[in-house]
Amino acid sequence: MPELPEVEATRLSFADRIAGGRIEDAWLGKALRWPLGMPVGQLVGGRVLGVRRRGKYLLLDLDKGLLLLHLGMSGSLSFAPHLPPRGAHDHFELATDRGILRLNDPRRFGAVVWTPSQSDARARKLLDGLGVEPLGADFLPEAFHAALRARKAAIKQVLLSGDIVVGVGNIYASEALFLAGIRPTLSAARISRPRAARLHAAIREVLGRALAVGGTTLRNYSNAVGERGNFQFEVAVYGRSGKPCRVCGTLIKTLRQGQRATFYCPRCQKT
DNA sequence: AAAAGCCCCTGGATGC
DNA sequence: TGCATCCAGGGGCTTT
Repeated sequence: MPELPEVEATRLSFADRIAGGRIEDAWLGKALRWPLGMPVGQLVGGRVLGVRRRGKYLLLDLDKGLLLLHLGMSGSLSFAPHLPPRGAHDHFELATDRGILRLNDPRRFGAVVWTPSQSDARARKLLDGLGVEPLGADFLPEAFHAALRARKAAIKQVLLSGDIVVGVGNIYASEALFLAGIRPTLSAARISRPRAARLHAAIREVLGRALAVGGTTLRNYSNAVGERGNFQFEVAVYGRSGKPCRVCGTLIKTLRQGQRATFYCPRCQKT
């Protein structure tokens, strides 16, 4: 479900409010992707210093340790002074004196992991291999082009892999490639310097725009205070199979790459 | 080293 | 209405 814009929109919606909060209660329900790594009760008494993001991970800095949160395909957070009674798909809760943080995740591909610090082996295993932040200052066209040249796989899958640039999931990979006019099946290594620069700009544009409108809400996504995104009204190709391209009118096509659907315009994305 | 598949899990949409 | 099948915003792990 959530890609970078949704995760960042979620972070922005509660980071300032929870910061400084003292943990009064902590609860873990059904198992998520991995075990927490400590008895959940030991979180009580600690403090939440702040919330950062790395790729699609949320990093809750505690006075003692670090809590890594991942929303997987279907996860979302809620944060409020009071929340309705827990439902079947609520799996984690952190009650602080600033409010209650709750993770809802029907498919349970998400995760909550505690580590003593970001340099701990468990944290490093999850974070170290990640590519650069697409909206950060070190995402640069030249280095991006150089990294693409080393990869022969299809550009769509290279984007999705997250090891060159993070945060681009299935929606925004298709959208960025459309904006850049690049066929999703093209080998990354065969993308010219100017086209790589165009793709670089497209990734920033589409993620930046999606974040600005609160992300994409296909089904249930909303940020931690219940606000839905609006980027679904602006998608050019994702989920628009068989509909006319907004630029040229050609019918949008779907194909399957590595178990995931890819959408593109055969005319705007010729090669 | 990179690439390709597999799989975790639940719910909604579609088809018979 | 009931049941089977397919599909879904991710990504770590194993195998080629």
